[in-house]
Amino acid sequence: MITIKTYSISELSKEFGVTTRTIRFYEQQGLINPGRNGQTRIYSEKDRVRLMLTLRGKRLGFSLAETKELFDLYDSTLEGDEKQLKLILGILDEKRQELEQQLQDIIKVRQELDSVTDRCQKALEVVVNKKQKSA
Amino acid sequence: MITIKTYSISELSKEFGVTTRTIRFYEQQGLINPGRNGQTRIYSEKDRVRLMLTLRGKRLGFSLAETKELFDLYDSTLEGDEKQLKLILGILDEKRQELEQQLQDIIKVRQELDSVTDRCQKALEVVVNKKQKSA
DNA sequence: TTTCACCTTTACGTAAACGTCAACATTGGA
DNA sequence: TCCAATGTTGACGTTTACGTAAAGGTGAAA
Repeated sequence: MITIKTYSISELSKEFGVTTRTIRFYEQQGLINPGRNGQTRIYSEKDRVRLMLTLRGKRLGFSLAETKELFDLYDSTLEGDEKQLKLILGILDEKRQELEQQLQDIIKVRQELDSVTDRCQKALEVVVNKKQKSA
Repeated sequence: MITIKTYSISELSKEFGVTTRTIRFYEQQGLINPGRNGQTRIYSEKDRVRLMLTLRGKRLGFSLAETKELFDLYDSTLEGDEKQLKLILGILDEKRQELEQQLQDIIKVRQELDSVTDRCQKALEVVVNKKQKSA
């Protein structure tokens, strides 16, 4: 007999630092699909992973609809016909380009942050020097 | 006599692919600060850069309020006292950590995309092989 | 002079992603 | 047995980032 690990909504809520409302909302949007025990939701490992991926997507500015699209694509890879599969490959490529753009953006913003930090540290030195002089 | 390059709202709109409504909205939120000729807005190079930075921030999921905070920090670096400067340095550090997280996220999502692409390509091969056989 | 093209302000509308009650079920302890 | 914790389904509220008219000013070209 095998037992499969499951989770309650509050467990997931605590693990990922989101409210239960959020988790139910994601279900409503078709991002996760928990089973039921009576009317109580039971989350599988797959649900947990999808929640994790959804939140990761969020940190990258993906909308829930976009993330759902990716999930749907993933689920359909095993059953699609040629045309469908080529379409999916195209969409995946677009997403990759988007990520590439974001990577470039991150690099630039990081440079800007460094530059401001530098400027800030120099201003700080000036202030501190003045203080020492006056002491 | 020196002339400084300026821009109209529609010029910027075209250059960055956003509506004039968006640009005016950013002004209302304090992100840019164009001069006026009569009641017509005149955008300086500084405005143009800030628009660019704002849009870059957007692509990384920064809210307009966050981006404005960074602009305000930048502007205050030259006049702050010691306490203020140290506070700014702290905030800059937080932002850097956020970016670091995003970078990790991008790497993971990219891996996932690659994995799905792989799976998709293999499914495609199977379909194509079948087609050849039946021909 | 009228017709464009382009600019303005004011203001209501909207989609996304939840927050925040309300009202009720159920279940394991004191 | 009763209560506290945890769960449920509505349903309305809120913030962000604009979209979308409506109503009008302004300067150049025809």
